[in-house]
Amino acid sequence: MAMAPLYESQELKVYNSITGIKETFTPITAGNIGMYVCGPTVYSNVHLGNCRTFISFDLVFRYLKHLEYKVRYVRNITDAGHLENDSEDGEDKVSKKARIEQLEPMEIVQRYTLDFHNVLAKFNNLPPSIEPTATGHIIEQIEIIKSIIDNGFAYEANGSVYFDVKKFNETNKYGKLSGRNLEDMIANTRELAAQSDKKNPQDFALWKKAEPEHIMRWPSPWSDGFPGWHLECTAMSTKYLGDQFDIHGGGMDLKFPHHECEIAQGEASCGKSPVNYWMHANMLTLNGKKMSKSTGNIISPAEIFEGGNTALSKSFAPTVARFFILQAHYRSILDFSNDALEASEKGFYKLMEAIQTLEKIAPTSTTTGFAIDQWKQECYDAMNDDFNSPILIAKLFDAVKFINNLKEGNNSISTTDLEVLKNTMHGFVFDVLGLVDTQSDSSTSGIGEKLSGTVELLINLRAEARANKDFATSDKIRDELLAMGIQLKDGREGTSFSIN
RNA sequence: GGUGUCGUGGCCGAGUGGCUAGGCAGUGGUCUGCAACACCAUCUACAGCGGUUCGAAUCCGCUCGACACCUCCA
Repeated sequence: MAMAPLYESQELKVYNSITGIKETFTPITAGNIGMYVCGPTVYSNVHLGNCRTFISFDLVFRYLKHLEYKVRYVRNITDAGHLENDSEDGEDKVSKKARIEQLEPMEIVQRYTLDFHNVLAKFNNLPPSIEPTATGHIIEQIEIIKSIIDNGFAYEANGSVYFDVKKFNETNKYGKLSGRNLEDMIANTRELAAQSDKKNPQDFALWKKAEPEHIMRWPSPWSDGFPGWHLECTAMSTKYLGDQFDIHGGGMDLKFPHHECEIAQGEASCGKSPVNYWMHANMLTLNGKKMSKSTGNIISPAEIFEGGNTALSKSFAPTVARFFILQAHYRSILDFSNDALEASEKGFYKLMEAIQTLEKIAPTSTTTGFAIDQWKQECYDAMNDDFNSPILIAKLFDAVKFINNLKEGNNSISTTDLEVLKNTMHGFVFDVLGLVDTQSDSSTSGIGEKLSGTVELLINLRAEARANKDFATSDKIRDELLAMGIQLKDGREGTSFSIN
């Protein structure tokens, strides 16, 4: 007899960017969810701002799975090399980087794809179900262009194909996601680029004819060239998730024009709006400004993990950076600073210590001085309210307080409640938030055991010294261990330690 | 210029028409040989000015400020 899936008992609300309100989430197919998130363009190392978006959607992915949905999570790799700007003679970013680094474009792609995977793995992001590449789906993109032309929403000019936004807007609404209307956009258009094959400046490329020096090129009915910037996501999302799917995510900066164009392409090719719920993760700022590759206002993950940036006083574990990010809501701008990260680090270790403490607690009573079931539901309520991880974390700290009180003997818990508390804490901290307890990891490894034994020995020596009132020796042991980052903790049941 | 978002206590950051968010830091206590840890208690708040309301930080208007998109960017 199978239990009912968890999602049946929880009502999930999701803020839908296209309607601007939180909506009750209902998947197209009960129990199944299709989610597409725009991945990176792999022409340079990811920075922390990029990571925030992917951590945000990793949280979504993890919570949906936790609710026992079957989720197909598709996240692309953009390896086709979009142009640097909207002018007609812009250089493709991947090719440019290849020229600078004197490598094949696909070597660039490979190098930075690996970097992307390595970094996200350090942040404990789950891999997506499918990670397709733009260059692996040229045929699909060409097919979509054909259907858009057949439906009268695109035109060919000099071997390139453009989406006819004005024509599209006569029957559909261009700008519904970003809250723009075409008339305003036309009225506010800056002066036209010198020469263009476009009928209107708002038109965007579906296919671009390659200049002779352009390395990345494919044959098509119109020219040897390469696909337009917005088309790959339409091709890959609909291929793996269908013409209509549940969730489409990405960074806020992709809302316009990228996602707007995806909607237009979807509607123009198959007559349906492709996405039910649009989700946009907000930006990570540094010094009050958006982290951005092009401006160089960046902190890299490596600088977090290993130090080396002047803005950082020390290095931080990846999971601490993840915790810092999850302490803000995904739709809020989050400002990065060393002070904020240090504050998060302390809170993080407090949380982890409480979880370790929880393992050692024995049920003390038949009653519990804490409303466990209510607390557990409040944790779910937080996540059900548009994935509100900061509130969830606040709730987890309520439990931390209770756990520490149990340790102090100031409160009691029953056997069944202890199980609920442990399972709920573990479920939310490790499965949903995806945090990693770095301390328990090291203590279970071989070197960890040896270190533990060594510290235990020192603890015993210190206990002897204290018994003999040889406080010079006992304090020396305590202070020098602390200087090495090992903190001794004198409790009512002897001394324990933690590694900072 | 157009569009939109935001402005919360020393810092970060939730939330919201009347009920303590939380973390970090601070203060007073308990514990300790002294500390640290932990626990208990506790102080700083909703940019400014008007309006609606029995009541607004929360709704409306204006002012100031910041940011984002309108070119590639998560």
